[in-house]
Amino acid sequence: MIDIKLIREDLEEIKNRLSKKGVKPADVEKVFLLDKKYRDILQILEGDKAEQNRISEEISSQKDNEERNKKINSMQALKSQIKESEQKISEIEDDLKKSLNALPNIPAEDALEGDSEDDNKVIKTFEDIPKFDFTVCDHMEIGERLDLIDTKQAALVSGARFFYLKNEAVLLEFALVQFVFENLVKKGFTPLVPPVMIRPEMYMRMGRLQMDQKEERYYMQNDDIYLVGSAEHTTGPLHSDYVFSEKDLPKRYIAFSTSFRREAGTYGKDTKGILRVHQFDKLEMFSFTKPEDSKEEHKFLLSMQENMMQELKLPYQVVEVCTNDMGFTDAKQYDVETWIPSQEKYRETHSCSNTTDFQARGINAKYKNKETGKNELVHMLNATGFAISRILIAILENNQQKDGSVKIPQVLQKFIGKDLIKSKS
RNA sequence: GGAGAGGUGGCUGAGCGGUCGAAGGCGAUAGUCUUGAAAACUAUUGUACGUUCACGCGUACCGAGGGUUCGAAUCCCUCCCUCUCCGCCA
Repeated sequence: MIDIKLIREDLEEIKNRLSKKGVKPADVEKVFLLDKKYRDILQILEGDKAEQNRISEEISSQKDNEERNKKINSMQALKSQIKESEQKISEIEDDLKKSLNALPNIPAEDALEGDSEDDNKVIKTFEDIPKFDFTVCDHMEIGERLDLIDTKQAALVSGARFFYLKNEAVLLEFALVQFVFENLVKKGFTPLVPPVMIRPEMYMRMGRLQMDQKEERYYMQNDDIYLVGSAEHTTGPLHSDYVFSEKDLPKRYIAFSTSFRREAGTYGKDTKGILRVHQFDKLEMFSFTKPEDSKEEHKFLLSMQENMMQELKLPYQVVEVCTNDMGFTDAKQYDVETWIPSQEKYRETHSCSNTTDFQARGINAKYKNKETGKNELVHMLNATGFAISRILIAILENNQQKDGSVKIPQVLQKFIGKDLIKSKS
């Protein structure tokens, strides 16, 4: 949730900045007007309540019965007046909350401006695109040939966009998990396995149920609970209604969980293989920082992503995501895209987001500022470690050999005990 | 799933219709004392919102949301959570 005070203080500025994220000025204006109305009524209501409290106190000390009853009777009018104001204010408050909640995070001053994906900017490229002196196979051809991935049976069992991982693919998954934990725990990240289900209220507070995001979530009606789309969603609330000590910041987590996505509205898109699936495992970095440190932290998380990609020797590029293509909660976002030989394209495999105080305000995550003595909102950042299914695609395709085998990245070999995935027959 | 007991400030724990934002204790912070420390003593010690140039003032918060009442931490209803026993289960 964005800070209502910003809208109150400089409506035009916020209108302008949010428009870069595709927000209509009228939607911001609406919040402004509702807030004004809300405060007007609040003042009347609180005045009446103060009066009520005063008279109530008088009643309690009034010994004379007649006087007492007279006072009690005189309260009736005030009482109904208060009730009326309360009704009015709760309606406005609901409306205000809803309208404010629907606004995405304000893009950072230095965020790249743009209207769509096409305006995203490649800011770095690493490692040459591999050259093959044979016809490359896509990950499904490789996966089926080496008995690593089965989507056909998964479709019968669970439906489209599900998969079985088998044999070395499974070992690769756990090698990747080991690899990430080994690297990041050394750097001070706290390992975490969070819940994969989340209550609607907390999901809303994380800014992950707003607008069209809701369509992307699996919801279990019987239990009024959602399946998470990322470990991020339940890692943030680990510190909801929490006050950090300044010395504990930055607090960094490396979380592992399964992610669930409905992929609504993507029919016909990436239908082959395991690029776009309903269920996949993912490692996710998450940081809580002091406000003044979040920019640096954002770069740090990106550098962690790059480090690990470089260790796997996968060709990638870093993209700065433009304002209108950013996530709802993001003030600034980078994506890491990995080269997919069969598509002759870089495809998004990671994202790295600074949500500033947007999510922190929602879940009420603060820290004690020693200088001011006040509790102030922290900044929260999230970044993909590896989205396993997608990085598996990249490994299988980029490391494929002429003889049909696949080379296991060197840093993962020790976890699997071999360097090559060969045909079983 | 069945039966019962509970949720109060950083923690512990009283309060069970008005004088309660809430006793007492612990902890924390500052000061006195001390060569220093401990002990002792003294003081301070929640959050949010509104309002004010500011000192301040007001409102709300005792798991959450409703209700009764002139007045609710206290009474009633719904929900959430924790604990104990039984059942089930990895």
